[in-house]
Amino acid sequence: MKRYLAEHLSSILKEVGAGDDTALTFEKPKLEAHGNLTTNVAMTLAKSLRRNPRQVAQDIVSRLTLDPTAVSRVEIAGPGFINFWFTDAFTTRRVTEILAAGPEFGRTAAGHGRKTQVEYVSANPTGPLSVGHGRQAAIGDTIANLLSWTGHDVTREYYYNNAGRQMRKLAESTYARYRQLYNSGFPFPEDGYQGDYIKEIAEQLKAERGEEVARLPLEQALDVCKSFAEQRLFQAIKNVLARMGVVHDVFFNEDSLYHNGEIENVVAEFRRMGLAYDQDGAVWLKTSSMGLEQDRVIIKSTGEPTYRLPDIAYHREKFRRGFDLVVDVFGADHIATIPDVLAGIKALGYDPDKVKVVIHQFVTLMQGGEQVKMSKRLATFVTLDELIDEVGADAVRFFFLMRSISSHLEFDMELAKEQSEKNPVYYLQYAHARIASILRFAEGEGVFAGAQALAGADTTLLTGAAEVALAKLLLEFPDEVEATAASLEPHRLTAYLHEAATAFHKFYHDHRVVVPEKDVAQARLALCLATKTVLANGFKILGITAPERM
RNA sequence: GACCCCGUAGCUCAGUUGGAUAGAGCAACGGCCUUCUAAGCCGUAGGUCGCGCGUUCGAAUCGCGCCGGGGUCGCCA
Repeated sequence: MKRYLAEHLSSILKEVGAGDDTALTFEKPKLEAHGNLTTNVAMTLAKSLRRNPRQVAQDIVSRLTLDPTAVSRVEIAGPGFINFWFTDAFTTRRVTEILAAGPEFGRTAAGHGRKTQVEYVSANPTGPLSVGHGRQAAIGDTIANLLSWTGHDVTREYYYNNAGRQMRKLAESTYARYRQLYNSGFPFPEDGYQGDYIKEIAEQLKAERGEEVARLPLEQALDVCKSFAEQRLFQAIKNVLARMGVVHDVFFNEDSLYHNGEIENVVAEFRRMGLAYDQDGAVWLKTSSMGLEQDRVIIKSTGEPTYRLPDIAYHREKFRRGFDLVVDVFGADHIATIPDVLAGIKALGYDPDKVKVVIHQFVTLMQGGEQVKMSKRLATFVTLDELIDEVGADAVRFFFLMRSISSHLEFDMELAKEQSEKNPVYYLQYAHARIASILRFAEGEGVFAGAQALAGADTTLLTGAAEVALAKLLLEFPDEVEATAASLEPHRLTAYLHEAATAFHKFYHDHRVVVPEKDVAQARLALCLATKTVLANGFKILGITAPERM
């Protein structure tokens, strides 16, 4: 619809004296009384032309000739809006397009096959995933889905570090718990990982290797513990992600950047450009000359790099692998690292604008109207696994996606658990199940035999207000997917699908589907199937299931 | 102290990148099931968009200054 109007308007705009850079945009007015689509182009033009906006609008409209079977009315309103009304038939006759596209409806080519990477979760294998990781997993995976649906060539990536101090601590903790199984007096490291999961891993180690590991020299034993714990923890991480439908294409090991010399390489490059220098036994990056407040250490006086250096090397690696667009999904606690990394890759000659950093705020778990305090020490720590056990994977994913990324998310566990109309997940899924039920009924009555049989349905027979409104909304789905993908804000899609479900429930309430008039029944079945298609495709992007019955 | 996010109905949150009379869900109140799923629909009530200046045809949205909540500021990641 937008395309149709844009084609007709663009030539007229030039006649009226608009420059080539004039932005022609259409919006869906909030009020129905303002038409189906509106443009403020006359108002934006008025400024540059130094003319009265209503006169400009009048000028445009008088030159406009539109197909009367598509556009029923054009009006100039308010300060200079041009409002358009479409005929109902223009909308309803397109319903069969949705059926024809089926599971592909909503896919677009907006991304032009751009090679795109989405990095998310990226937790080191030192413990089970938290609720916060869960939000990140849902957001990252859904963004990846959105980009894929809009024609990007997407790689889903998980970056991790299995070396360094944290992993050393993991090894020591595991070793201590293992030794304690034979000697309860064996000392546990001061700053070790307290969680019970370490004890479980130690027991598994004992079950597989017996006392053998205790007899090894310490360093060797720690190595065994480390790789054993890492392997177990990674398995657990992958399992819980799989429960949420999250599967990564690539697990990128930070260590590989050391082995292939990339880390040294980046340092050498910085030195060559005069952007790195030695001071107090450490190597500093001249971030102050890159527009940042102060210089930062990239190699400690101990010889170990700080996190910045591998992060920069990793991002350069992303560019080298040919990604045109890189989306990094991080929690709010990582916000401080971003400017350094972006400045670093810019200094290395890459375009930091190709990196989109999505920072999500924290999750607060609410139970019985009270905040669940999260503390690793006090063992009140709720893992992602436990949350899924408690409320189910669909609710977890949907709740994590329901709010804008920059908002703190209050997760009401009672609500998520509730199997009722109060729960937004069920509201959406119920619409889908309800349609499935209608189709089953129609099949039993012998009036429905699959999508193919509806291809010839005369959907212009859908003339009721609720029917037209639903059809209109369904046809907006591809635009909605595109807009959501462009904004990297998945919650927009949850809101749209809620609207679609509401429009369907209203239609269902107003009209009986399986009616004696065969052609009307076919048209309504087509509308039902189109709704089911949009909901199912939307659920697929969000990563929740589309139940046939509830 | 500096920087980032948030502040909108009793509660949880939207608000299409500056548009027309600020919306949804829940909670409250009142209606609608012998008919394809009532896990649904319809209606009523509920607002100083934190506060104050400014920018312009026009501000919840942009700028500046306050107030409040959360987060980050290491040779930790």
